[in-house]
Amino acid sequence: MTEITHISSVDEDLHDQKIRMAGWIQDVRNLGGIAFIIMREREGVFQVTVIKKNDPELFEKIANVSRESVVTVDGTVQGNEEVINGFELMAESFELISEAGTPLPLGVIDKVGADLDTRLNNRFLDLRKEKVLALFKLRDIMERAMRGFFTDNGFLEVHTPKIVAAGAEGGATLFSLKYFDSEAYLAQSPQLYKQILMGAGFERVYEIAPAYRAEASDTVRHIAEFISVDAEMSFIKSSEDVMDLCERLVYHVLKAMKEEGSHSLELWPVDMVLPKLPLRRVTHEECIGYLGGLGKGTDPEGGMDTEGEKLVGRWIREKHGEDFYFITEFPTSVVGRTFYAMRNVDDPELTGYFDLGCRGLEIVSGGQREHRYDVLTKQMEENNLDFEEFEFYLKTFRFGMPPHGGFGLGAERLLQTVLDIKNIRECVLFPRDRVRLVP
RNA sequence: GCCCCGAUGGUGUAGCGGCCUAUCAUCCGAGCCUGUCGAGCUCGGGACACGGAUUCAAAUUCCGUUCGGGGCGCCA
Repeated sequence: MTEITHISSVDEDLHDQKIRMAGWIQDVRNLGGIAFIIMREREGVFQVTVIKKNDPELFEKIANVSRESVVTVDGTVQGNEEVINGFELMAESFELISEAGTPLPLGVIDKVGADLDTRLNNRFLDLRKEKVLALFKLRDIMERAMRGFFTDNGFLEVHTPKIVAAGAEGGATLFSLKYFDSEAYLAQSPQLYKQILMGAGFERVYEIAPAYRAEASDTVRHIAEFISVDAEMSFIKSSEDVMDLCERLVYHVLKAMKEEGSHSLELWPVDMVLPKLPLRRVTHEECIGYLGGLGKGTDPEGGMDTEGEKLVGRWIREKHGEDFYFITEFPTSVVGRTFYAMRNVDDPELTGYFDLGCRGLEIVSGGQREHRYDVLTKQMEENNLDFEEFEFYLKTFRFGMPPHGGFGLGAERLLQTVLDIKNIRECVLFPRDRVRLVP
């Protein structure tokens, strides 16, 4: 069988050579005596050219294949600076591998748009679009950069169970499922297991894995299944150590996307500016103070509502010209349900917990955890949590637990803000939300 | 879960109770065209979400259902 040549392998040495290329027929421009067939493969598009007078039969056949059919084409490479990629494949024969039906339920290169819902219903066709593929190439770069960063910083990649018996923050947001003869849940966070691993002495771990939230949150930034990038490390002095790690990770990822993904980024009209480190720290109190001055954006519990988060994002953008920022020192009243958060020794009304925001969207949340058994159990009591249910977790704290902290980062959220995408569902191949379970 | 908005060819849209056997684009089909690169030109094809109500007359008004969009609460 003849090797299939990809676009990137076609160099000057291959000019005037016979090769075989393969792909999807994206467009046929039949001018009568000559036809240009635009074909697409994983690396992009290339042009196949057929001239009628050279081979009328071949011309008729190939020029009439339906769009999006898969074909292989044998021909001679001809250098031509006016053609995309600087060459065209002068077809000598072709094979129709798989014919596409008509009409397509979703146009791949149509000049009209399609609703996101239509696109997701026909995702296999939507994913054929160069721009959509570029997004997932960028996502690949992002995740590889993360792994590289964690490895370089002494973190061990781990995998904690996604089928669990208890959640991290109460039962309201958990998906339940039958588990043999008992009930189980899909993990909404690896939180408790990451902490157990700190007790186990792993010191530094990270996990890139799905997290499941059954919250009925029907918004452009929520999905029921998302990829959570979690890190946890021991022997920290304060939440500041966690923020330091977090911002270096984000910087590293953006840098990698910019350097390795420049080609893909051309299809996304964003000017990606690398943030200056350290990122700006704004205390939660300062945010509330700012919003108080505006007279909006706060909730009765002393926290920020969605509008408030957006206003803070805009405030920082306008005042300092920065996209990324930390909101620090979340008050105990706001993170109250997060029983494992360490509270400020001097002011128990505050914690060291922080959020990393980008233009009003929460990307990360983290901080130093409570590692002292007596304090932890007291905080659990405040949340009316059943010790029995959490015994597997609590046990670790009775037999040697170092001070530790970490964060959880929403992978899709990061990609969403970086590329300035309206709906987070676009960042997932096959998103799951309140109503979507197919495809 | 709550609030607001919407549903017209495969796709995206225009549409004042009668001028609607419904607009435009894209797409599909037939034809012309030897350098296209959003190819061009000619001709043709295809739709009012579903159920009920009001009316002489409903794509258009009203009610219900289903589906979709935006926002909120909550969060990554």
